[in-house]
Amino acid sequence: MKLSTRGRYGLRALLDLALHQGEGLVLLKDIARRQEVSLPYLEHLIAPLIAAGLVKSTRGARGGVLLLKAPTEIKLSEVLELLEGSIAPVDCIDNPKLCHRSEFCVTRDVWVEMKIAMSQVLDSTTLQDLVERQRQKGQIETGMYYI
Amino acid sequence: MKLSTRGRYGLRALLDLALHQGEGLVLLKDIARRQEVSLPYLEHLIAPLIAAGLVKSTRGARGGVLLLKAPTEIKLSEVLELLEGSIAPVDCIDNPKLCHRSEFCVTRDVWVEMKIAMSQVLDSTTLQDLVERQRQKGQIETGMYYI
DNA sequence: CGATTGTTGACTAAACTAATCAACTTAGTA
DNA sequence: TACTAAGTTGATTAGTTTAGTCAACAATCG
Repeated sequence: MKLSTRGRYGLRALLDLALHQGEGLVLLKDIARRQEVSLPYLEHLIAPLIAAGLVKSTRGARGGVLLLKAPTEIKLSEVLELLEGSIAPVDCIDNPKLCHRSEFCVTRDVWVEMKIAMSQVLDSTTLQDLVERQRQKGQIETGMYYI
Repeated sequence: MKLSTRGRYGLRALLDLALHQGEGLVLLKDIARRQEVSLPYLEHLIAPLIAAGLVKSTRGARGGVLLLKAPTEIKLSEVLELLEGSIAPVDCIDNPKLCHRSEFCVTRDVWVEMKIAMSQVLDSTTLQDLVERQRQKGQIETGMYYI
């Protein structure tokens, strides 16, 4: 039941981007540096967010990325779905036909409850919430380094 | 964020065992057949449950396994912890020192909330609850086959 | 034109999953 | 006592997934 680096790094990258809203285009290179992720890898992480219209990218010199959708309108459930796929702990939740036991399987019911519990957290938290929490905690915004 | 077969098959095996409580020793071979898991694999799945004292095993002819702990006393959180390890979606929750960002990382706070949400489900459900739900749904108990 | 920046797809090493297999131990029974 | 039935343990393995890297490409700005 572990999140992969896609979900972890991807959400951090998006938060980083949100924290730099209003500063014009943000370089992936800078996000990569601040979030300590390699640039080539970050490019892959950000791709589904661009495809989904959360992020807008501009190529070429003076290019970069910026948030297209308001942070208040971005639910973490949406972000995680894009980055990791369904958060259902087992596939038979989204697709009961995968297992002929689905109909009478009570362990499946438990996994459904778990998915609902996770969704409640992720549906009720927006990127804006994370921005505010981060600003409260201070730190990080400047992109300064901690060793 | 997927559960592995260890958690899925293992919990199903334990539930199967609970459903056959009071019938004396249960053969792993029978559990394997009913749950459609290979016997050699099931042996590995059940091992941590034996080591933890939830299940008692008896070797040799007329051997088998039985529940040592009452189903009312077995929380799913305990079972899952044994089968899958911590349900924390990221390692830095159980061990903040793994990442130097832990202290001021607000995405980590989200993962903490997710872990709490999952734990609430798993802490509040016992094996006995599953036994009762399964008996209500009928089916399966006889070990009969469905094709 | 050329430097910069994002895009895409191919590729890869390492780790993990989901097993299988074989040798072993233990317990009952003929 | 020998045999068989059962669970135990450790080695091994094929396949998949993860977590990237690399290279070729496309677009934009000056």
